[in-house]
Amino acid sequence: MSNSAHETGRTVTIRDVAAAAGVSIGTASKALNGVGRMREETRARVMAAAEELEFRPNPLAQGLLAGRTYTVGLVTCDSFGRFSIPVMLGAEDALGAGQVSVFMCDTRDDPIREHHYVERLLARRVEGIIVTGRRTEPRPSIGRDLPVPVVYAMTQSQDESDLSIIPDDEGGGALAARHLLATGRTRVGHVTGPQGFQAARRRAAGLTGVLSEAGLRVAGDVLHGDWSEEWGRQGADILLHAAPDVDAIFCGSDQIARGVAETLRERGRRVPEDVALVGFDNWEPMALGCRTPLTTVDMNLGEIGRAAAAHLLDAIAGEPTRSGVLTVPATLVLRESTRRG
Amino acid sequence: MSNSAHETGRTVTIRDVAAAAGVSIGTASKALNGVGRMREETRARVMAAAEELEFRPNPLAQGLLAGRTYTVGLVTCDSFGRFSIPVMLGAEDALGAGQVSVFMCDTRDDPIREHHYVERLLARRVEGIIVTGRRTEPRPSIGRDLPVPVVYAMTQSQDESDLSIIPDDEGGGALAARHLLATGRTRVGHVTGPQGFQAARRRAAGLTGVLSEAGLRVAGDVLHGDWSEEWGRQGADILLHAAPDVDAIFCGSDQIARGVAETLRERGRRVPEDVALVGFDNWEPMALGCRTPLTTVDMNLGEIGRAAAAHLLDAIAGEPTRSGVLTVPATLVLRESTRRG
DNA sequence: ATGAAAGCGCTAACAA
DNA sequence: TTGTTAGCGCTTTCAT
Repeated sequence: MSNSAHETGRTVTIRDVAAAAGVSIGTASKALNGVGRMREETRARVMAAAEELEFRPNPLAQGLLAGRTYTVGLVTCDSFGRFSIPVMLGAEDALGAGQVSVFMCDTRDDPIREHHYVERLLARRVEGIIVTGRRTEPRPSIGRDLPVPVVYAMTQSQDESDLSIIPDDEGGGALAARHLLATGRTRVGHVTGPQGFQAARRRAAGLTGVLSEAGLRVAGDVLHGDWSEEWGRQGADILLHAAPDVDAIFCGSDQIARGVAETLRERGRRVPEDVALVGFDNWEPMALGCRTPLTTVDMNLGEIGRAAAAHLLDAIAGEPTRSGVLTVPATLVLRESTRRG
Repeated sequence: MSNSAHETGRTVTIRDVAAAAGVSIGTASKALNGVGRMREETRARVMAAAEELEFRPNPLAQGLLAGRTYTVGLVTCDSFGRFSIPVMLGAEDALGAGQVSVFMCDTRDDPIREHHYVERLLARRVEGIIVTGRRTEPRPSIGRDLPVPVVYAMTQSQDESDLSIIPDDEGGGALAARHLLATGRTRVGHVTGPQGFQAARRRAAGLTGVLSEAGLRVAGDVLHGDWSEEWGRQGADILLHAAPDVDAIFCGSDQIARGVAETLRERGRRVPEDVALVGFDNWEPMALGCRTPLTTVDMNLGEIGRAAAAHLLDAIAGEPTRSGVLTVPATLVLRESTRRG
């Protein structure tokens, strides 16, 4: 049925290839790696034998010799995955393009597990570690003076000497604000997540900054609550009470925006004609499913992951390691909910 | 600042430990692995030296010798992650509990990439591969006669000799149906995804099976459409037209259910008093955000992942490999939308 | 109880 | 141009 040594159970070594090609092991190695000089015919013969036998060089042996493993660890603290998955994909994208493979570890937010995993990764001689999370709040570093570089993505290390890459929440808020002003809105409300979240505070700051430059204030003040639809529904009612003439609402998340949209609808306010709506996250199932498809801020999570991976690769390659916090710009995704009224 | 050899850049080998403890390499190895006999004092001295130097045995060297790597590959075709992430977590859970680490690969649904990754994994001498996906439709096998066992999770191989583990969609549909009947509903409608999806067909089959046992038929027939909220809204209107007296609606997904809920609300039907609603997926942000929190079918994706990992570990351990399709039972998560009226 | 030596699969010097 | 050899870090006989 099939060829190859699989059936025998034995894995094919370079020794087998050399034997099949009638050359020495060293010659086979050179042929396969395209180094040194040799007759073209010999090289071809070795290659053919390798092909025939489905030879795959053992990376353990190669790594042992080279002192490298071409692997990195990816430690995630966001089992839920909504934020860290895109980050992981971006990272895997950037890493996988090279020959670097990624070990995945989920800590379930348990520091013990986390420590355990980091140890395991180091034991496996990963050449670097990416730590991802679901909030940007500073978290304890996974360790000082680790033998390999570490980059934090979509989370931030408390240790200033670590490198962290996070979304530009403030810029995202500003983006939303400018867009609303540009479409002629001037009475902009803001319903967002808990004040305890840096992300919520920064998005609000981005909004208020732009508004005050235009001589405006947030209509009905910034309303903090849960990151939930339910809060969006409540918050919208509070806002409509406090500022009945509101003509735009910027929400701290798409989920909140959906709740807001529902209340607006029930209170007879049309989106976007009467009230424009902007969400945050560009979480497509939410943003597209919203009765009026949501204009929303995209944090470019994939880009965060790619950037983290790129910095890690640089560090592994020996470039001077950056430290501190880097932000990745957000972008605005335009949909119906802010069409010019 | 810190101790350890990190600063020197050199990694600590067993040779260093042996030297520090004043014993030979062989003795150090035995001491560290707790094999052979030796004076307790000697063993202690070696352990202390290892501790002091932060010695971590090089798994490449160990693996090279043992012919094992204690790694498996996880190939996912669901970048989006909604389905395969829980599966991955379950798998990683079961694997990580041992000493097995997981290489993550995302194919972005590209067969070329997939092949490329499988090759890379095999080159790295993974001891097994798990393939996950976002639909249960049979897909091409990643290869016959691979040198390592393969398990498909949340996707199914076209090759009958492969082992695939998928959710019990039909059982899930039946579960929903029985629950609705048990709460006194008899005119049950069904709004679901495209007929082209096995999952949609099976869920419908589960429903109709139970209904016909009770001498009932699906109210207004099975309505197929997109897996979207928008379709849920439309479908509900169609259903209300075809069967105005409908008193329960089973939906093929939570997203569809949300759309249905919205239309019901607009048409003045209360959930659950007038119409009971059951979703599918237990996708919490959707199910909980729904105006009436959704009773829904949970496919136990984590369990699928765990089962896949467990079977893979068995196969790696040399147990006779099973083949064919295994299903993991679904469970019903009760919420407000089906409270007894 | 401990040490010496071989060898896992591979690469890179060095010999021939 | 090709072959031989040493050695990456570790475990495991087999001597001592």
